[in-house]
Formats: sequence, structure tokens, C-alpha cells
Amino acid sequence: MVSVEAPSAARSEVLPAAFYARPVVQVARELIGCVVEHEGCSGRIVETEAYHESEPACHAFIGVTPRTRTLFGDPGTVYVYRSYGIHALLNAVCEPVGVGAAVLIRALEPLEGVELMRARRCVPGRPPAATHDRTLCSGPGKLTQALGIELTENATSLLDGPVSIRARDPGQAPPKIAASTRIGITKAVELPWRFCASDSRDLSRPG
DNA sequence: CATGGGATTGACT
DNA sequence: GTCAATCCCATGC
Repeated sequence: MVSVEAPSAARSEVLPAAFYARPVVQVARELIGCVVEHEGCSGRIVETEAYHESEPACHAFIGVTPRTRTLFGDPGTVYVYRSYGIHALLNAVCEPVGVGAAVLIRALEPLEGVELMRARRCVPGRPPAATHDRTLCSGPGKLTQALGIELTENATSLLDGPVSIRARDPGQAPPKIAASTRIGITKAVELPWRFCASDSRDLSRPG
């Protein structure tokens, strides 16, 4: 059995648990440029936000409950929850076990499986999106819909589970990153814990 | 058991 | 710019 991957398309390694077992704000910044993959569909992370149990915008602020239990688990675990009754939002659990913290993945640049993503994002009765549509994964609810990630993936492992995140190509220059305040929250709004790839055109909103 | 509030999106004025 | 859709779960009676 020979790999079908061309040498120029060699994949970076899956990020290890030690990557996630660090301060969540640092992880959020370093996840920019990494690649999320689920069942053949993938995209480059261009926007993230950090959430930590010490501040009230984080679900873990209230402590351990059935909903927040995942946040306090192993670093490198998937945390997915239902937002506004409609959307599934994807997070990566960070910090050591017992600390409730996670990085919200807010936007991707589509890479692989674009046709399938477009099909999942297609709304009946409207024309299909353009081929390199910048709205395919330009938001936390959009990217989970495009990748087919649902609540059933909650508490699975990013290390060997259905959803994985690979490191940036170390041979490439690191992306230029802009920090700003988080979007869509009403508490701890002043913290500059949102990170965007400065040159990306796939952001949920300008960074 | 009833209620209220979202880490959003897309449609519409 | 405004607004509704829709469901999980935390909270309070």
C-alpha cells in the first residue's frame, strides 16, 4: 500500500495533547494557520477566540455541570455545544485537566472537500455558492455545518478521534495575527482574546 | 416541571 | 440597520 499523497502535499502532524495543555490564550493565538479536518473536509484556521473559567463569558465559569463537564476534561478534547438552538459550535479544550478552558474555532479557509462543504451549506431554493466562496466557513456555525460536525462529536479526542487538528507547515512563514475583542458576548467584552489571520478574507467579521 | 437565555445566521426594511 | 428561528440546559419553584 503506497500513500496517495504527493510529496508537496505532505501533511503536518496532528497536534499533541501537550500543545493544548497550556494557557488557553496562547493556544488560541497559535491555532491560527493550523488545519481542522473532519471526514475528508478540511480548512485552515483563520479566526479563534479563547475562553477561560476565570471570566464570565466562558461556559465553565459556573463550574462543572453536565453541559460544562467536557471543558474540564483532557486537553485536546472536542467541545461542541448548541448555540441559539440552531448551530453547533466547535471548541478545543485546553489547559490541564481540572481547568475549564477552550478555544472557539470561528472561521476557516476551505481546503479539502469543498464540494461536499458547499452541498452541506446549500440552502434549498437559492443558487449555490460560488466555487471559492468566502462565506462557506466564515463563521463558527457555518464551519461546523460545512464540515458536518454535530453535537455527537462532543467529548471526542482531537488526537485520535473523528475531528483532528494538524500543525502549520513549519517551512512556511507564520501567519500575521491580529488580536481584538470577542464577538457575540455580553460579559467580559473587553478582553482581547480574539485572534485573526490578518490577511484572511474568510473571517466572520473583519479582524 | 416552567422559564429564560444564548460564543449565530440569514432574510428582510 | 432589525428580527425570528430553535433547542439545550441552568435555574427556580
